[in-house]
Amino acid sequence: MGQPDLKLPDMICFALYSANHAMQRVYQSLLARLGLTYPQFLVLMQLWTEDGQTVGELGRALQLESNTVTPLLKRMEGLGLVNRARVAKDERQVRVALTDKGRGLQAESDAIAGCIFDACGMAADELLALRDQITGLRDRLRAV
Amino acid sequence: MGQPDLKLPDMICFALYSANHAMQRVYQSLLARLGLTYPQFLVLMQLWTEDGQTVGELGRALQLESNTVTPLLKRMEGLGLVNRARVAKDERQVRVALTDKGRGLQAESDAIAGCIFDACGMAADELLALRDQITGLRDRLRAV
DNA sequence: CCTGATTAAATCGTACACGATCAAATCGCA
DNA sequence: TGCGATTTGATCGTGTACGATTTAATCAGG
Repeated sequence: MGQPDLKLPDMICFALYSANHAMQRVYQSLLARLGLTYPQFLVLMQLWTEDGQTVGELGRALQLESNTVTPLLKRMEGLGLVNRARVAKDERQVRVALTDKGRGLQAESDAIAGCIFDACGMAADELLALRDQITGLRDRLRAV
Repeated sequence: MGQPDLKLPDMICFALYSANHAMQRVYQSLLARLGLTYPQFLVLMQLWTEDGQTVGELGRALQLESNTVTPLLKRMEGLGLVNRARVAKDERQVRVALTDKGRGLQAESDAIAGCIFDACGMAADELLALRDQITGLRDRLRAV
């Protein structure tokens, strides 16, 4: 039961909170010249893997609700990165498809991934092990 | 150099992003009945350690800029959790002091820390080791 | 003592993130 | 077949985050 009275810098929650912000800042400096925000880049990552996912599928992949994803996708549509269209078979669903512009940005993504890897400053195998630890923690937290 | 074309679930950035959100959701469910948000709780944590910090000191502790901290503290002042006052020696600075109400909430924080620890579902020493790994990564990212 | 540089907060605009709720489409079962 | 339950996105309000800028106070060199 419980870790008593740790201070802020000692808490796992603050480690995640501040590390996530630090990561976003590094990405943002690289994404700025593409005119992308960090969540927009994550959406593109997911669509590059599989184009034409529905809003719900994207939300499950990003672990976000429709009240976050819908405005995000509308802004991306406004930027000409994606198209949104109701699915004929089931009019409740909306399919999101990459435009040429959205697809074209994938070319830049390898260079960005390389910069991020370098910025992490650790060996690839260590980084993958850390990722698995964090992912495991996340999945246990989600199961609460 | 770099890690070529990983998919979203494989990326360290998404691990941090989604784990941070998962952590915030667990906290939020515990903080809701105290009427606190997660960042507000982090500010209280910091003030419980040392009351009467300036806006700048709080910002450095939370790794946030004044444009985030100032509105956050104003809301907390509106909730009666803290007081804000200019420092006499240097009128540029604003000192933030806990009210009785803000101090009183510390009593609940141990129970919350216990719930979080349980939700993490891992041994204390493993959790501390993971925290150190994440903190180390964060500090390298901040040094970029 | 004065003035330009620096520092500390605050302000403004934009973009997430989420709880709560809603409207429309589809499903399921009597 | 018909109608209540479920599913899917969207909407609304509040609260972070942050880049860019602003204001006021302090500092530093002449």
